[in-house]
Amino acid sequence: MKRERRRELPELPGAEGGVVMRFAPNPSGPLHLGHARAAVLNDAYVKRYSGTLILRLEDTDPARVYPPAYEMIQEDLHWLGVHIHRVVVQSSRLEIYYRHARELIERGHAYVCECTGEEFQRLKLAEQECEHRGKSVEENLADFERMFTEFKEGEAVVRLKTGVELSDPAMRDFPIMRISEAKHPRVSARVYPLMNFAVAIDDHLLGITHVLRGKDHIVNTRKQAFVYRFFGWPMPEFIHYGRLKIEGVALSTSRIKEGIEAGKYSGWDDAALGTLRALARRGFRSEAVRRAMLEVGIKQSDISFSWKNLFAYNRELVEPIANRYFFVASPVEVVIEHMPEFSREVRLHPSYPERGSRRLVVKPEAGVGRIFIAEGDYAKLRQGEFVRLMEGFNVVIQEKRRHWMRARFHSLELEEAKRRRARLIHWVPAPHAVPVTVVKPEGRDTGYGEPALGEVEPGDMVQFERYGFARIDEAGERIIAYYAHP
RNA sequence: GCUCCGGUAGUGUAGCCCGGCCAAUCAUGCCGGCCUUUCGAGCCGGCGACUCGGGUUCGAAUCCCGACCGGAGCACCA
Repeated sequence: MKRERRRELPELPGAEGGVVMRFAPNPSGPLHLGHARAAVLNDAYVKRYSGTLILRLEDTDPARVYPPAYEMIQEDLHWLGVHIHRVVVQSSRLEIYYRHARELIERGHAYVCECTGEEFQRLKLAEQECEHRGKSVEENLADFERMFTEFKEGEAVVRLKTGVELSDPAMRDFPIMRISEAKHPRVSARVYPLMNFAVAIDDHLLGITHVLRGKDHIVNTRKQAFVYRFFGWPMPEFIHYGRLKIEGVALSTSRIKEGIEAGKYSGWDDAALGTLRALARRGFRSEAVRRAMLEVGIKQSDISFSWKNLFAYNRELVEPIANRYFFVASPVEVVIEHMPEFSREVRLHPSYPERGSRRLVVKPEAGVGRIFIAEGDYAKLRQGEFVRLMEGFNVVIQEKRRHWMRARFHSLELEEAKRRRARLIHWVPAPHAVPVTVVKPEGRDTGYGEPALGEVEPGDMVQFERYGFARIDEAGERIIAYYAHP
């Protein structure tokens, strides 16, 4: 038995008084591996300290909202085992942001700026104030109201008076409110807070004690600090973890969406994607994903995500439940001469005889049996070679031709094959072979599976011997399996 | 370019704040053995790292400086 040795994450500073944390994705699509880190880590800390986890949907950019995502994100979190105590949607809180923006204007900390982006950038880089900065509070208040009625998108923003001489140009009078005329799926509005404003206000109002997020937000944290300062609010504890480089799968939500529309991907759970639903479809267990994320931790240095580690964690979970079957990819026919009748019961799982067995049968016609082997094995075999057909019998290759082989039955005993150090390969009896397609991130393998595959059901996890673990996606006359890992 | 971070085995991680018990932890990977009708699993054994150079100190993975390497941000996105 394997016990779960879970390394503890480092303590959160100042967690004694309880923790309130949040997971704050943009509802632009379902969750992927990158989100899983933030979700799992926040969840793990909240559970450790018996705190509260808030899901905050940050939909203040109407152009980037994908309406189904509101639901999908919650489904994904449920799958991940992340427990959400409260859900907050920013588009329902616009009045709160407006009120705080007015307050900042009244206190002289913000102003309505009509510069174009380029104009302001030029002035900013020259450490010069723009003409709108010196307006009176009354003028600013009036101009703010004009943002709701008169100004068009891009014509005015509210800027925070942080100072134009700040050493980091990014900090200089950054904007906190803007106009967007894109249609929002949930509300009808045209003035929206920018992320750094909405986040700071919400984090404070929701009583967030610890913010755990990627280091791409470090600059945002500094910007948000200005908002806290102007309101006189205490800052939560901020922790930034490093970038997680994930290779081999598509992660960018916007690019995935384009790919789906262009027919490049079958959907959000296409095997080539790094979305959680794609991993689930391939048979990954959420516990394996959680463990991988916990293992990765909260260090600030950048790391490469290791698929091998995830595979190993998942294999540990899935190996005991996955029944064994033979599947030959790109089948090559082998005719076996002098073949006797053959029939054998083979365990579905070598460690669990009680789970039952499947039957491998070769019924020769006129002394000739027919089977399939995988093209990869065919390529390696040489004429005259003695080879063991796993769970079956031994044959000697007589003749190797283009995509076809002739062999002769030799013997039944495994000992004979061991003594000769023969190659052991898997195979499928040709009659009643079941067509199987295995969908992999890189493409798909087609071939045949053994007749017993007729009994599997969608959702079953199987191990195709010498091939890898896969999840049955469609069962029946023909099988479609999604490949997980070796 | 500017601002700011970070660098422990193939990968991830512990240790670094509070120098010695660190010839450096754990997982994964790889190699070998046992077991096993393959793969996998299990058990046993092994491989493998403190980026480099100075400094402080009796003593540095741990503190300081520099170099090198890597990364983030510099949006009217989040």
